[in-house]
Amino acid sequence: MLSGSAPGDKKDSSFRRKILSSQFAVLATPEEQRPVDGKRVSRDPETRSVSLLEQKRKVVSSSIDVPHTRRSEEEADMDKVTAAMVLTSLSTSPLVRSPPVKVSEGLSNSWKDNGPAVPFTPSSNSSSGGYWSWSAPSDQSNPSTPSPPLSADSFKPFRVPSLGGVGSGPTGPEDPSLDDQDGTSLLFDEPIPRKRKNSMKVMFKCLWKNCGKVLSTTAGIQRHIRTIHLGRSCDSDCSDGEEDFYYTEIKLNTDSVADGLSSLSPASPSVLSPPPPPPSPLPPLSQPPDSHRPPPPSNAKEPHVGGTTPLSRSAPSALYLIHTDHAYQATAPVSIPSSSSNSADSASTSFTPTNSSGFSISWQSPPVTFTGKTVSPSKSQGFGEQRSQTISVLSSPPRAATALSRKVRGEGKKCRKVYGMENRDMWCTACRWKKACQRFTD
DNA sequence: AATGCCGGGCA
DNA sequence: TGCCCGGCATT
Repeated sequence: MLSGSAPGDKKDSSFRRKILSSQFAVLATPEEQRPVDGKRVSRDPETRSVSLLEQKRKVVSSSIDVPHTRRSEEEADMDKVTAAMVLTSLSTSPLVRSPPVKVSEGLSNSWKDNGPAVPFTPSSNSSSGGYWSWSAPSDQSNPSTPSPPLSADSFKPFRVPSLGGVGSGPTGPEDPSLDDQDGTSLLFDEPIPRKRKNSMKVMFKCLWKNCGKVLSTTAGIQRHIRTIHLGRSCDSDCSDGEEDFYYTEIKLNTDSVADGLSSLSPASPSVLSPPPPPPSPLPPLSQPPDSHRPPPPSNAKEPHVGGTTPLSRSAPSALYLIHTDHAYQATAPVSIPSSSSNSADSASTSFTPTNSSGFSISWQSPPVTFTGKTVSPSKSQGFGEQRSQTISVLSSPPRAATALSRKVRGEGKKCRKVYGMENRDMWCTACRWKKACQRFTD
């Protein structure tokens, strides 16, 4: 009684009751369907980016065979070329992975093409020697580049930044392998969690087989290599610079990680680019950057080719971090892409939709989102389970859970649209009550 | 702004 | 329990 029906009523309650009751009773099924989930999601833009962290990690290839001979200029050129390619590709790759979600549209395609199905997992095994071909990146346009076939392989070494995500968990398994080779691997695991401060320590690690000596100065490491491994006694002059090939710079920690997360997010797009430069593992040496790469290559498939190595690693680490965040983001992720650029990243995108249907997965796939997932897979399943992964992720963040709930609005027209406000009486009861439409369920 | 619906209030 | 509606998420 009280509520007055005054001015405010937009709708008339007047007619509604009568008609319906009689004729429509039929269609209206008095029950409410939606038992569960019912909550609305609120999204947060909080997390953003995680994607890029990669740069932070600079580790390098761990084990390298040492080529005793120095490369001729030709090789050098080759290396340069490769290096360039790698860099380019990498730069792109980031996009993929981090923004994956959002980007999914465009990129996703690419991904899929390459190895979409590739199940991430399996594919990786190949070890072809290709360094990389990832090409994924749409833009890259490298006609000449050979990437296609090899690509699969290449990923593996790199860790499948993007693919991994997609697929599943292949990555997981791989990680270990990489790590195994070197002790360096340790860095990855730990760093993420631990590293947070800015320590920025740079060390030089001897890559000579079975050596692994780490020194804090280039001079020291060079001397070590020269004397211990190359058997040269003369100090500096004698060297032809070959020592450079046998050691690598290692950065311990970096605040970059922290920064990366926060700052990166926005930049996601550019993400990659930035990382490489600053952190630059190679440059420090003073020697031609190229030199680094060469050594590894010589080995043939050694994963870690100099230049790539660092990146590859970074990628992984990034992933970890990312997925960590993902959890949070799970909620909002998806939305990001569409409108808000910065927050967008949240990979979680996939999640939201996923929700109720249980199978929306299909669309999730694109989400590279899974990058994050990549991680999880490694642990438990190999596949099929994005869902589970998702869950796990969600678990971390409380909010994520909620997100799932609200059902996605069906695209089909509902009573309101079909009959219009004028014919409100023709609506199903649920619609009249502003509940989920029972007549036109999706 | 229009829709679709959840979460609640009221009778 | 049936009706409604405030409000919020989405489109």
